[in-house]
Amino acid sequence: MAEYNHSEIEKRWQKHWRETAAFRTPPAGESGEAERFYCLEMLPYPSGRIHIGHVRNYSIGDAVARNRRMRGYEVMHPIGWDALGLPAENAAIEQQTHPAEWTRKNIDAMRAQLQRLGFSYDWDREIASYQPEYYGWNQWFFLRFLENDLAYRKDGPVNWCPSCATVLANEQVEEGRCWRCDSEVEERRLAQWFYRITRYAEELLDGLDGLTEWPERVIAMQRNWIGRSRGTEIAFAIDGPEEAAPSDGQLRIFTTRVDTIFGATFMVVAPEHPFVRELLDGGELGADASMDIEELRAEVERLAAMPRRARRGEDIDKHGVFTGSYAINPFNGERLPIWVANFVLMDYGTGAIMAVPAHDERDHTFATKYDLPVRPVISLATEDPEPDGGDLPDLPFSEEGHLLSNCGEFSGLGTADARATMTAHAKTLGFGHGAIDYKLKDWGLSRQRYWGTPIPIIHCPACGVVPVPDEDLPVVLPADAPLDRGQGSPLERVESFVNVDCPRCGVAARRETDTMDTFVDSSWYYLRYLSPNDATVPFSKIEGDAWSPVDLYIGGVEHAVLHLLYFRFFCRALRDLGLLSVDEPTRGLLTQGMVTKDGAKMSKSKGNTVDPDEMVERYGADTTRLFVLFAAPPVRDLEWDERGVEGCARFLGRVWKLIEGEASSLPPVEAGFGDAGPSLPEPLAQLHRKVHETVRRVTRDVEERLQFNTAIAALMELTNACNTARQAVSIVEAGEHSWVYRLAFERLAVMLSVFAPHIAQELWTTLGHSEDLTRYPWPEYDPSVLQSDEATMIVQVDGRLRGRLVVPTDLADEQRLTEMAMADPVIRAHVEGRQLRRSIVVPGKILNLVTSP
RNA sequence: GCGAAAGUGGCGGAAUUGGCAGACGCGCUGGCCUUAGGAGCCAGUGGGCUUAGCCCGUGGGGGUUCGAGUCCCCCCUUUCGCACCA
Repeated sequence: MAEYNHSEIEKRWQKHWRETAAFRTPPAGESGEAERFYCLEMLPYPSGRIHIGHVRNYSIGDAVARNRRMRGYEVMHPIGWDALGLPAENAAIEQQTHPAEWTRKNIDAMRAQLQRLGFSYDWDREIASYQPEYYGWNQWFFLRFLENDLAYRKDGPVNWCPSCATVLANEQVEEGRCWRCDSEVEERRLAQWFYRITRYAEELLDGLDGLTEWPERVIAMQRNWIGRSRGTEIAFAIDGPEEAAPSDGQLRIFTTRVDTIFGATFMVVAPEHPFVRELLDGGELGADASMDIEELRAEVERLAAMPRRARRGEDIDKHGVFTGSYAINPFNGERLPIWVANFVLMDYGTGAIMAVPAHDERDHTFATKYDLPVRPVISLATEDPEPDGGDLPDLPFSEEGHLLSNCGEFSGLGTADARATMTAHAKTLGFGHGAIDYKLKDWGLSRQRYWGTPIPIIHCPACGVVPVPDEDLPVVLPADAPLDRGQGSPLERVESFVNVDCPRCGVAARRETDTMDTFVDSSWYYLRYLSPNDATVPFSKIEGDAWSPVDLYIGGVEHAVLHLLYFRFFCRALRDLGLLSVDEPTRGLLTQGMVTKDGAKMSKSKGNTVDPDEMVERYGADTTRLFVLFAAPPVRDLEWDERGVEGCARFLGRVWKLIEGEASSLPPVEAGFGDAGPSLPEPLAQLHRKVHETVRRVTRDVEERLQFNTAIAALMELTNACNTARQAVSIVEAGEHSWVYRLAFERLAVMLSVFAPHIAQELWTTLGHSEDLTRYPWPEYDPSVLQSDEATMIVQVDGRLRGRLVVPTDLADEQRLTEMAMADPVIRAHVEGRQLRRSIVVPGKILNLVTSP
């Protein structure tokens, strides 16, 4: 018997698959009416080496892809590289190389690693986003978005580091200082490009309901992120000094609780609110102001400077200052002081609120601190609401209830009713209307980085912002940009790139030097796999429609919001551009858990990483893949324990020994399988049943439940069952019945091939087959085999297990069964002295004798 | 605070969705084989007891049911995401 030499076997079959183009997927146009299955794994960032998390991700995807091929689907299973981004730029600076060079090297190394693992990718469709042939289409989409008002340029506040002369992302500002050079970060207004994802806010939210094959968790996170709240917008007239009144003399607020408006006792605006600037520019404060205008200016600046950063649990202190102006509550004509405070945010709602301290916790805290009046207008709901009746709840009270008698014509209404009625009232009288607000903001694209997609725009002194004409795409990233840290966007200093003639009027103009967020690349890559070499379109519509939506998308849960939201947005935008005919990019989503070691996420800094190469070297790709799937169900975190690998290695060793060692005793392939008649000796009949049961379990686990750990456990059981049967009736002894062994071995090899494809294929050959398992039909099981005519029923007395009964499977006669059970002395002893009241019969399974004393 | 999960042997994890709790694997114990074993094979392995059997046992407490890891109510713990969102 040959030794199990994994590295020789794996190399040989990988070569075979490559040479026979086993995993090539023909274009949809060529494959006609075939059933299609698109199995997609999140494309890796080429950071240098594959890590265990990748192995897990791709082993899951490969098991699914291989299973679907065997099921007769035309399977799309591609891979590529998310190759633009900051790490490459930083590494290039450190190592005095070029990001393209660094990236290419990493891709080559990682591709080799993936190939050693034997994943069934169609390598002819490989893409890399750093190639102009790829990112040029990012630019093409940008221009289409621009034409459709889905892309726009807007001035906005950004974090600016004066020493580095660059914009910093919010995450790069620590305690108001630059993470790199520690200088104080300034706020600047800078023109940035945005994608108008908010146009799809409603659709993206409603679409979540249709994503029935997505994890609840991801749905919840997206819902949360989009953050829809329905409420009312109300305009309060400003009552202040003439000069200070803003343009329209109105202060507009958004509230979800217009029913509490009679309890409003003051107003609060964000420090950045236009009203504040106009007030300060107006030069005069109201008569009641507690300070002069310069003092107020200083206070407002202080409030605005309070950083809005991540907080843990406790609220930050609320600070505010009275402006000296008032606003009129349109519902009761009351004059309310207008404050400026740090807890009101300019980028949500209208940047101004009515404060109802009796019914809002934040307003209550603020009112208490500054000694502002608190007036309850809502009390607990009762069946027969009586304004003023009953005890008032503790304040602040923000639950539902009914309105007290101090709410004019609305007194006595339930809060939900009141909101509808009062919103309608506001609309009729023209000072308000129903409104929906989202937390979702438009997608800021601009990055002051080199290693990204150049934004295809030219700034002309005469024409303004001019899009690069389609025929000039792609705008190629210049290879010779000066890369060094902290000097701003490198592209600004590449004269040959920046200086360009305006495509519209021909005068000297300047190129946009910002590049795109790399999330753009990953928002549509799954479509590029379908037409990877097409120079005329980003993807063919025929292919796009044939393969969309992706049937199963597999990746880490860390992308639950940003990537997966952009991904969904792009799909809808492409649909509206007429490029695609679906609403959602994927049907199924599997978010795999993290791989941890010593209880912590694997990371280079913690030094707890595991290099898959070592494991492949030592145990082989098959064992490595089998183990990452066996150790835990895909959605759970996986705690890495090297010792478990031994178990999987032993299992494959046992399978090898079983099939390789016994193949010569089996009947030939041509002899086929016999019929399992009554003459089949019991140990073989048992094995025969086990084979069918295993097919049933593995099929369900792989195709429906995506639970590969239990599928592999079932294959282990089948292997054990083969050995058990062998002890009773060896293959030679089985004689004419030895086809049962052939059946068991073949089914084992065929099903194993989706997890451990190399050894399975090798054993398949040993079993006398010449065909490739890649498209060999997935086995079916025969339910009738699982029906044994004898069953072991368990017998309970009052729900407790007391004995067993071997009976014909379909025997359901209560009387008869009870009599049989009572023949058992143990059971009789438990029923003795008690009255048998009734029996519960689950045919073939359970007899429960219920007694009373 | 809001939202989503999860809690089962020494460990990773099973349990056909209300029907034998602990499949499968790791680890551990004993045995066989071997010059040797960090190889292989066999057996055992939730806790306890007065051991043909019995009692206890799925985070805790109640409940529904002939029967609950599974369903309902309350509570505890852990993980993740969001968080001054008006």
